[in-house]
Amino acid sequence: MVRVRFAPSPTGYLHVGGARTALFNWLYARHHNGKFILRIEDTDLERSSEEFVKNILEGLEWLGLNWDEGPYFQSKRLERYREIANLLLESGKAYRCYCSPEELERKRETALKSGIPPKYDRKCRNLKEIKPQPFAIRFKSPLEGTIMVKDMIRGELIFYAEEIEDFVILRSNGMPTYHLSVVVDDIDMRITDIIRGEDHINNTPKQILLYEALGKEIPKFAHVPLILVEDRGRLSKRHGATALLSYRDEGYLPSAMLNFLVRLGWSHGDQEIFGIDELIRLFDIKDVGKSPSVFKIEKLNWLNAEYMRKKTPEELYPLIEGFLKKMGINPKPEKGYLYLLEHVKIRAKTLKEVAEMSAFYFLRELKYEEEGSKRFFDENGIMALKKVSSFLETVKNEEVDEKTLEKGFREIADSLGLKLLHVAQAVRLALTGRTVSPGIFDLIKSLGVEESIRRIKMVLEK
RNA sequence: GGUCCCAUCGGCUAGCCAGGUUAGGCCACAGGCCUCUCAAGCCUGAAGCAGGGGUUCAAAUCCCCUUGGGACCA
Repeated sequence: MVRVRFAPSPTGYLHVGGARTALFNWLYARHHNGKFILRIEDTDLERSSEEFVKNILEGLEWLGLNWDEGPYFQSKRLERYREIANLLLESGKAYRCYCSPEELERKRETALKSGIPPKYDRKCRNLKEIKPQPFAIRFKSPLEGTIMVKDMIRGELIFYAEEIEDFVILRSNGMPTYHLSVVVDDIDMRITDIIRGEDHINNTPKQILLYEALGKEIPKFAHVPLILVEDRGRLSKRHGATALLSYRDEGYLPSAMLNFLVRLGWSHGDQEIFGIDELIRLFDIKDVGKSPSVFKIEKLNWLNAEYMRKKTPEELYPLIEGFLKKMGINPKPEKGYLYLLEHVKIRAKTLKEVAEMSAFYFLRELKYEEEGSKRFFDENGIMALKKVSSFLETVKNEEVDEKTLEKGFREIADSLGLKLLHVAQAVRLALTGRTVSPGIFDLIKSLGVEESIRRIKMVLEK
């Protein structure tokens, strides 16, 4: 049974890189009919916070990455880590180190100055006596030999034991280091496959040594490349736009985000659009690339637009309701509005844009674009509006169809010696306040003839 | 400083493992068609194997070096 985990530290908002790692784990679990486990690595009590935990859970829920177990919290398992550290100590696989942080720091600096890699000198490794001083527990790394990491993405990676220092597993304050807690947890939680960011590659040999020392089976590893921001720098909290939920707030659909994230590093031939069931079926960790990818918003925009277009107005309405409300509008899913959505959705990239582009529907009074007003509410435009208004009166009680409207509009334009453009733009501006909108006849059908006349008259009465 | 990872259009990538392709797709970009505006849609275009050595009849593909980017160790 495949068991994978996503194990974020709640020291920041869930960003797109973390979300993608979670997605790969989740897909791997679902593909293999395994379990996806959520673990919160909050041993750094200083920097961890409840707010970030909530943010992570919310982000995963938004994407629909449901977990089968957890969330487990490392902060609740400290005793367990101490127990294992002591076990290693008693079995002679680890030892007490009495070196003070100051002493170590001094040595490190000297080493750096003379160009030697700063590594613990194993001073306490062979100490026999037990001193009554505070001590850290260090792992007794082998002095020679190689450690092979079998990586499902990168193949076999060889590390030399002599380059691995006797790393601390339990600090003198009783807190475990990352290496210890992660290995203990992965063993206890029976994790079979570890899929994580490539920033952990160098940690892996140390963890393998711990598995061996504890006599446990080594899981399979897969290190996925990092996601970079535009300038090819690292994705971090400093880049505001990397917080996953900011994309929800900007009006992106989780399905589009998922599709976007999975294609950052993973591919399946030339296919671009993947439904979630399809992903579960097709996903193979071996198809994940080795090189880091740059996060560019344009493709996400395109995907989001694609996914929005596929939605019916009825499906779309509840998704944009919230955005309208934030704009101070009291929306209702009226038939006319749903009709409008059908035509607005192909013009927008995000739900938020749909809301902004369709908000005019619910407004009683409009603000008219300045430039457009100057150009289209001129003498000709006002005449056209008058004629359109009277024309609409004649079709008021009829079932309006596009052909009738178009015929009427063209006749008006001809009679005034204007281009249809001028008439249409004047009407568009009167109905929406904007010079850019869905087709003019669709606007009339959406608002209804009566409301259209009212809006035109509001301009004429000014 | 040491160790490790990575390298195909501006971005995401297919092709690489099993050497022979006019190096393909998508986004973005440019031009055109459509057209009441803006989109969408359709057509066309520009654009890439980081560099250098090998191996080979033949290298994006295999090997080595350089360069560049990134990560970790604190």
